[in-house]
Amino acid sequence: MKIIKKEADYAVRALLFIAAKNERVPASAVYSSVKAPRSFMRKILQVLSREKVLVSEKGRAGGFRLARKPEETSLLTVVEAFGGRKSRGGCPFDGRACGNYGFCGLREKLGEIEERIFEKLGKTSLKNLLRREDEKKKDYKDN
Amino acid sequence: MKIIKKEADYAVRALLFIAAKNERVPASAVYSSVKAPRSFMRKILQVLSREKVLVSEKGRAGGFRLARKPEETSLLTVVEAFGGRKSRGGCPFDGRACGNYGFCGLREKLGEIEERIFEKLGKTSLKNLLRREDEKKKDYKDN
DNA sequence: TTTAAATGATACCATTTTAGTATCATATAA
DNA sequence: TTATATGATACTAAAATGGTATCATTTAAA
Ligand code: FES
Ligand code: FES
Repeated sequence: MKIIKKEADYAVRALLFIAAKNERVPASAVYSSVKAPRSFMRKILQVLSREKVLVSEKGRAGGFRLARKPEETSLLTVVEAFGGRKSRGGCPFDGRACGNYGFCGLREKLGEIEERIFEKLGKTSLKNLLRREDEKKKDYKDN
Repeated sequence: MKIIKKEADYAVRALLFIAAKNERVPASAVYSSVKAPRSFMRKILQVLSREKVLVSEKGRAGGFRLARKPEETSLLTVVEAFGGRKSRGGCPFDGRACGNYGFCGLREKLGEIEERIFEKLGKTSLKNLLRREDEKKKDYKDN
């Protein structure tokens, strides 16, 4: 299992785009801005909607908006929405295959590393990312 | 790209096995102990050999031994031998697709996380793993 | 000097995962 | 009533991973 799939990635960029505007945005606007394939992006938005990261409204003049403030949605939420964070515990064999299970130092170590990753992802919010990008753009102008 | 493939994993267990004995070990001994498929494990050992993690001797009574002391081979070395650590810089699109490249907060964040992972892997040696397992086994006996 | 036991190189196939497409149903405002 | 949305879902394509099989070469011992 990849930790970050392309889906999750498109998802983040879509969320950032939606966060920047703060009105309902139709899928069409999203995929033309984020440059993701139309159908793929539609599916992604639907997932985010099901997972309560986005709120959708149907019908003409419908579209998507953030369900929460940008500081309240983390990368971890997004990654998990797309099935990241399986295979927990660090053992790539799911406990099978390495006869050594109970004493397996590798498993333990990898487990620790995984934890770190999820921790980091959990602490990074959409707001963080937006802020970062703004700062960089600002720095750029200042030069 | 998965960070840790099954290949890398079998590799680590194979290395631990070889480290524990300290004489030349033939592939056959390795795959019966580690319980990996015969051909697959042979291929893995060959890679480790090419990458100078193992040293091999051909011919009857040949086999593999560690090229360095167990404290001098890190998990990172092994992971890299099997093609982990591609897609550097955190951008899952390789810089394409996210029009935003220069200002991309996501890329930056993911890059940081990657760095951490590699750092941890780099700091974990075969010796570390061996020690861990020994300690656990000892604890177990003590109870 | 032949043979058995080993690694080296490589090409190939199978399975699983990820990426992407297409279609139809339903809702809703103009 | 029609144009523009999303919802659900089934399907296909491409890529990555996991695994197999074969043949060549080396080496020690019978
Ligand atoms: S690798 Fe899974 S228990 Fe050791
Ligand atoms: S995700 Fe690649 S540059 Fe933004």
